Formats: sequence, C-alpha cells, structure tokens
Amino acid sequence: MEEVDLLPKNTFFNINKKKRDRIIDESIKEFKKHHYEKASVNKIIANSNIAKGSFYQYFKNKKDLFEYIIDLIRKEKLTYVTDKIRNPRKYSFFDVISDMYKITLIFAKEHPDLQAISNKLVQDRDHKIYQQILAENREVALSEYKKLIELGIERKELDANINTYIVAHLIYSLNREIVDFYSSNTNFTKEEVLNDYLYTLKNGIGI
Amino acid sequence: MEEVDLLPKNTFFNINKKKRDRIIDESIKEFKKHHYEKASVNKIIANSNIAKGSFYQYFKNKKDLFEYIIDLIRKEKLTYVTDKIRNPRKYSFFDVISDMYKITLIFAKEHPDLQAISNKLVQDRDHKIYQQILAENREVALSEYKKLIELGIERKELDANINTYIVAHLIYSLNREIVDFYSSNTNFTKEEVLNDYLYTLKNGIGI
Amino acid sequence: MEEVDLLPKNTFFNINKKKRDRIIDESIKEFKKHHYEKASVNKIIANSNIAKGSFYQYFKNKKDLFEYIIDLIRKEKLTYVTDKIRNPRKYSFFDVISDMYKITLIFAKEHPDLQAISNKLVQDRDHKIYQQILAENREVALSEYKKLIELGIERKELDANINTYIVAHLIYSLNREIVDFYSSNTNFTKEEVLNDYLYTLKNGIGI
Amino acid sequence: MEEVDLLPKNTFFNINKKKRDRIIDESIKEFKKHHYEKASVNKIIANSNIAKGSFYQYFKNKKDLFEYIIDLIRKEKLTYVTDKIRNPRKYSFFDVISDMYKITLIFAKEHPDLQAISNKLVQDRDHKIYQQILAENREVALSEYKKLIELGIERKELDANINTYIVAHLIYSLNREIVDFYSSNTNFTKEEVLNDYLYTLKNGIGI
DNA sequence: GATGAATGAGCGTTCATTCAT
DNA sequence: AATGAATGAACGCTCATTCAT
Repeated sequence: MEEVDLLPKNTFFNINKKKRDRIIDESIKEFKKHHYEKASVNKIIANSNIAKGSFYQYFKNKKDLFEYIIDLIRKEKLTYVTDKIRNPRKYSFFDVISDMYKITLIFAKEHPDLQAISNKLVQDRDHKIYQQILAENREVALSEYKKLIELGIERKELDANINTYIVAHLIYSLNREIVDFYSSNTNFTKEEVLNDYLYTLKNGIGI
Repeated sequence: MEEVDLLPKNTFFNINKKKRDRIIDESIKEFKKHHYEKASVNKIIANSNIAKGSFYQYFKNKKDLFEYIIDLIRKEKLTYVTDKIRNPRKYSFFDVISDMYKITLIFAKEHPDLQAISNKLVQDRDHKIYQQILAENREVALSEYKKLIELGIERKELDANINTYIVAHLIYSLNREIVDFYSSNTNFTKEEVLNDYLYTLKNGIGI
Repeated sequence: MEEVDLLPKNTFFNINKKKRDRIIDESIKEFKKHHYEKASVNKIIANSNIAKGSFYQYFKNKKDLFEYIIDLIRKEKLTYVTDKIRNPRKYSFFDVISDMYKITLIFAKEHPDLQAISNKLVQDRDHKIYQQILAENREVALSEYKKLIELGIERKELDANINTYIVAHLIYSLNREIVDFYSSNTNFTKEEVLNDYLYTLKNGIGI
Repeated sequence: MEEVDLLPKNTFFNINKKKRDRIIDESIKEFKKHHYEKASVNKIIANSNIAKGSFYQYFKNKKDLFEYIIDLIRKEKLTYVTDKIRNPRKYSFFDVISDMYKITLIFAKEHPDLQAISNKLVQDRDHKIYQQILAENREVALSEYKKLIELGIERKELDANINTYIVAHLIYSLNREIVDFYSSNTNFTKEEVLNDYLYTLKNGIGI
C-alpha cells in the first residue's frame, strides 16, 4: 500500500505503471508550459490517451492533480538532500548553504521541467493555489534559515550586525536567483556560479 | 494632441476621461488578479460598463490593452527617476543603487497594483508576451549595471574580486527581492529594509 | 447632376473624387476577396480611411454599396460593347457571339478584379442578393439569345434541329466558361481560346 | 467498425444514429444555405439540439465538419457510378459522357441539397478551403477527359480538329451546366436535357 | 474500474448599423 | 456634410467537470 497523502485517489496507483507515467509526464509538460489556471486538463487527458472519466477517477479535479505533481517534485527534491542539509547544525553555515544551493543546481539540471514548474510556483506568491501549497513550506524554511543564521552568529561565522530576518529572506531568494542564473547562462559551470555567488554573499561587494 | 505610441487607438483618448479611467482601473485590477492569459477581457468590459464593441474600438486586442497598461506603468515609474539614476556616473555606486532601490520601494508603496502587475511580468520570463515586452529592457539594464560595477571597481568602491557579470544579475534581482520583502513585511520601514539589504550587499554576511 | 439610379445617395457624388475612388477601390478589393455576406463593411471603411458615419451617409447599407459596385461593373462592361452586339440582327450569328465572347475576354484581362466579382455573382444563383441583382438581366439575355438563335436558324446559319431554349443557355454559360478558362490558363492567347471554343460550338466534337 | 477517414472523431460514430443524422441534416441545410465562411456552426448546433461542447467532441472544427459533409457527398455520388464510367475505354465516347451526365442529373434530382453544396464547391475555385478539397479532383478529372477525347479521336468517334485540352474543360463544365439547367427548368425531362445537350455537343450548332 | 458522451459557461473577436454632435 | 463613439448579437472555439453505462 503506497503512502497516499490523501492526494490522488487510490485508483491512480492501481493502474499500470506505464499509463500512470504517461499521465504524469503529460501533466508535467502542461504545467511547465502554462500556469495552473491556463493549463488544460483536456489536453493532458488527450495527450495521455486516457478516458476523460478515468482521469476524474484518479484525481478529484485539476487542483488535485497539480498538488500531486508538486508533491512529486517535492519528493524528488528530497532524494537530493545531503547529510549537511539534514543536520545543518553539525556543519559550518556556509557549508550548509553551499550544499543547499548546489543540490538545487543539480536538480535543476537533471529535472529542468520540474524546476520550471517549481519556479512558476514560487513566483506566483499571490495566487490562491500557490499560497495553499507553498506558504507553509516557505515559512518553515525561512524560520529555519533564521535559526541557522543566529547559530552562525553565535559561532562567530557570521557578522553580528546583519538583520537575521532579512538575511533569511535573502538566503531563501538567492536559491531561486542562483538556479535561475544557472539555467539561463549555460556558459557558466555549476561550480563557477556557486563560488561567485557565495563569495559575494560572504564578503559583499564593497571594499 | 496626446502622444499615442501607436498602442491603443486614438479613439481611446477621445472618450471622456471618467470612462477611460474606469477601463484602465478595471484592466489593472484584472491583470493584477490574473496572468495575461487568464485575465478576461470580458470581465474588464463588464466591470467597466462599456459595450463589447467599444472595447475593440479602443484596443486592437487583449495584447494591445496589456501593452498599454505596461506602458502606463513604465511611464509612471519614469516619473520617479532621480538625478542619481539618470547620471549614475556622477555619484558613488552605492548612492546610485540605493536610490534605485528606494524609488522602487516608493513606487511599490504608492502603486501596489502596478507593482503587482510589474512583478508578474518580471517573473514570467518564459512567456512569449512577456519576452516581447521585457526581454530587451532587461538586457539593457543588466549591461548598464555591469558597466557601473566595473566603474565602481575602478574607483576602488567595489571589491575587484567579484564576478561583475554575476553581480550585475544580483543587483538586478535584488531590486525585485527587496520590493517583494517590503511589500509583504509591513512591519519594516522603507529605510530599514533599504539599509539592511544594502549593508548585506556591501559587507556580505561573513565575518 | 449625375444620374443616380437611386443607388448611393447624392452625398457620395459630392465628395472629392480621390476619396470616392478610394472607397470604390477598397470595396472592389473586399468584394473580390469575399462573398457578399462575408465581405466586411468595417474593413472597407478602415481601408478607405473614411469615417464610419460618412460611409452610411453615402450608402444606405452594405447592400446598397454592393449594388453600386455591381452597377459600376455593368457600366464598365457597357463601354466595351461593339456595334455587332448592339445591333446583332445586322450581322451573322457567329460574328455576334464571337464579338460577345471576345469583349468578355478583353474585359476580364483589363479588369480582373471586376471580373472576379462578376463571377462570384453569376455563380451564386441561389443567393437572395444575387437573385435581386442578376435574375432579370439573365432572363433578358437568355431570351435575346433565343431570338438570335431562331433568327440564325431562319437564315440557315444554324442547325434547325437544335433546341433553341437549351442552346440559349449554353451560349450564356459558355461566356463564363470561356473567360474562366482564359483566366486560369495563361498559356493560351485570347484568339486561340476564342477560335477553339467557337469551332467546337459550331461544329461539335463528333465526326 | 465504421471506416473513419480520420475526419470526424470516432466519438461522432458512437452517438446514436438519430442524433448523428440530425447533425448531418442540419449541417447540410446550413452549408446549402451559406458558403463555408458564412455557414454558422452555432446554428447547426442549435438546430441539431446538441450542446456546443458536444459538437467539438465530434468534429475538430468547422472545417472538419465541412470536409466530412463533402466526403459524404463524394461517397454518395460514388454509389451512382456505372460500369461505363468505371471502364470508359470499353465503351464509345458519347456513351460514357452520356452516362456521366445522366448520373449527375439523377443525383441532383435525388439529392438536391447535396448537389447545391457540391455546386457551391465547384464555383468557388478561388477559396482556400475549396481548393484544398477540390483542386486535385479537378485536375484528375480533366486529364482523364483529355485521354478519353484522344482515344475518341483515335477511334474516329471524334473530330480530329478539336483542341483536346479545351474540349476536356468543356466536357467538365458542361456537367455542371447541364445539371444546373435541369435543376432550374423543371419542365424538361432528364432525357430531353440529356439528348439536346449531347446533340449540340456532338454536332455543334452550325449548319 | 473504465469509458466517453454531455454540458453550458466562458473565451477573444468581428459585425453592420445608429446616432448625437 | 462629417465624424466616430456606441452597441449587442453573433462568431468559432475551449473549458473543467459530471454521470450513465
């Protein structure tokens, strides 16, 4: 019995894997191409070669499907998590952050479609559905960053004069900025991007 | 004789101001609420209390309206531009950047709706219509930032070890990040946000 | 005072010739491109650079304009009429028919747009507007042909065994057939087309 | 399992025959009344008493429907084809042509609506959609006629002096002319029309 | 569990014409 | 006489979802 999270109905996990994968793939394609609202269930169904009725036996509605896809992405991202990220307090601040940004870059490289959907999600902070899905995660991440920053200050790794709340936001948004830069500037290696951004974050740009 | 930019038809500028403003206001509301694709011309029409046929006498199509609104925003933003921004070479790097971020914050405060539309636009870098409208501006801005950074290094204002290309992107994206933060954290004053972000940008967070 | 035929209003003939011609040209273009129903008054107005209200001061409605254009064509065709056609009884049957077909070919060559509109008209025998405009002309022409044929038989120019009613129709429809052929087979000269069709009409194709 | 031709979707053949026939009938009515461009899908839908969404589950779009109707006509016409038409080389030229014209007349009598649509199609040689559908057929027919005529000359059935290319066009267009005449002159029997036209075609009208 | 027919609201857009100025 | 703003019906088409089989 697969863990279901209440999201898609059991029926979805009973059908054969090939069909299931086809649905997932076409959904990813569609949500990558269009925002949630504009993404077309009709097209996903048509391209997946499944019956319309079937779709609604697997998923309650469009939102259900979308949440499932987002969940897939989240789960896939989890497989990239390293020990440094899982146990950040055991490592130096910049080691942790560096690892975090690095796996984001790797993930973006290996799953550009998922990353694209993920980006759309983060951007659309106003939108109802995005709020429902993301708001909580964001808050958790931000507060976790804040704690790490405070720990970093305690450990004399970080400048005590910074605004921990604001820097937490900066750390959070830099994640997206870095992957964004990496995705659209193919002449930079992962390491270059990572090093240069981290250098700037650590030392600032002033003299 | 109003300057027309070829965008909406002359007819739009001939109707009475009240009606025109109603259309503009309702358009802004709609484009704030929804992405371009999902924004509904029908709803704008209904809420503006104009006939369907009339709308299409003012604007060629939905895209025409959208571009007009974007242009309005651009023009409104221009009224905020200061001498420091117009002649950045006459001032120190951080003075210029500080001014730039500041007017963005002021604009966001005074025109939250326009800012919201603007944000949607920046975010949606993949989308065709956004590319048409924004792509060029972005490139110009990035290259201008890069030159300013190089000038800053020459003048010993900035650390010579930074990657000017990447920092240009950072400066660019920080603009949005800051206004984003400011808009959603109402317990911070403009000056606090500005100071803390700039402090971090200048000095970094490392010890 | 121009002869008006009740068709367009006098106002149309009071405006300056350049504007009038522009309206006529654009109307011809539009009616050439589309059937009456699909032809767009809006587009004619836009392309003529006249005010919408003006159009409806010149013409009662779309139909009025169309009838005017058709009338123009009819009048233009009249300028091609030769003495043989005006006084057919004074000439041999085939001389008359040959002349008739010939001026149709010349007209088609010199006014392909008008010919195209004319063709649409003839084809659309079912359509209400076409009936109103053409039905009478057609009847007159057919009965005239019939009389000419009977005269030809009397004069021993034509075979007495033919069905005069049917041959009248044939003569009538051959007019269109010949011009049609001529317009789409540019590798034939007017004379070749004319000679070959007339030869066949006169002698038949049997041995 | 019905043969599908890829034209309308399978779904159309799965709905009950009564409804299907209603849609077909109303489509025929509408396409008979109006040219393709002006024919209204909305009206077909309303008169067929089906939901708008349903229509677009049966047909990809208006063009799809139209092509289906045209195909129906083509298929219906095929049921009239005789051995003489199928194997024209086994028969004398005039036998073949006579048969061809005859079945056209019969078809027109039995399916006046289909004939009307067919006529509109043939007439509208400029129009894009008509070209797509008809252009090829016409070329094939014309070239086939030409060969038959040449065969007729060889066999001494036909006058060697005729222009085979032009006569092929004449044969082709006479088909329409004859049915046209027959449809609008109800006081002639099929046989009269046929005989008189063929007599003229064979012997010409000259003495 | 699978199917796909049915639905009607909604989309962006064009239309011919009227009428007040 | 000239203008162009106003109109609302109609267009072809897509949508997410329901439900009977």
